[in-house]
Amino acid sequence: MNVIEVNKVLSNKTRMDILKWLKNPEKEFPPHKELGHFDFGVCGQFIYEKSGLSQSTISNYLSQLQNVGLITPTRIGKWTYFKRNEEQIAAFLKEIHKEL
Amino acid sequence: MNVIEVNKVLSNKTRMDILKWLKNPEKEFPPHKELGHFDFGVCGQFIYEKSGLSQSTISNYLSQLQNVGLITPTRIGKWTYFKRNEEQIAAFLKEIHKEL
DNA sequence: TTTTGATATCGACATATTTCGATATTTGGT
DNA sequence: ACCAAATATCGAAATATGTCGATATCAAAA
Repeated sequence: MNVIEVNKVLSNKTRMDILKWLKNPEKEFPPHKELGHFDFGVCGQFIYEKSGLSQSTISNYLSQLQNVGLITPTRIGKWTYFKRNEEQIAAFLKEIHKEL
Repeated sequence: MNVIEVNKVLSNKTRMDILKWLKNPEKEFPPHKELGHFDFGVCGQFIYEKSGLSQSTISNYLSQLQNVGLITPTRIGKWTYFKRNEEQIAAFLKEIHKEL
């Protein structure tokens, strides 16, 4: 858990937005036709469509969020679902609280 | 209080270090000959000397920390002292907690 | 009032980040 | 085996950040 690295990732509005959106998938996204639930989070396609940025940019952002452990991907068939990693997010908050 | 702007400032090791150093001035810095206390924080010169970076860089960093409200400067004679703004720091932590 | 020490500002260059379009890869369906 | 949809990777251009040395400003002191 490197607070500075996480902060770097969180210092971008879109990446921050993605994390926020993933808090309330049913509110922020249409339902998953295939799965019927958001148990694994939200598929990249929906995040990309909501963002207004290019697919490659969003894919990149999702990788960055993943690299610092803030989200967890699950590939099912054609789709990759991204879910908040609440443990890591809590760990980051605790750590920045301590360091700051 | 813009969480993203603050995060940007905190995504740099030196700026983060400065904030940490200012938590314990008596531990991290030599005493202020003139003042005899750290009630207004630590003078820029000491921060610069401890950092290993150039004076202009540190002056710039201190401005950035100041611009987002994390530290408060007090000019006394030749010296400018920089002190953590605990209220703002607490407000930031609260806000990032809420947003994240 | 000239000098000196502390801090701020400026201009420049190197590196990093943002963001894209194009292309590759993966996987399900035909 | 082929095609289409979802995702990942690559290369590039524009912008931002990190960092410096030089210079300016400001305040004390000689």
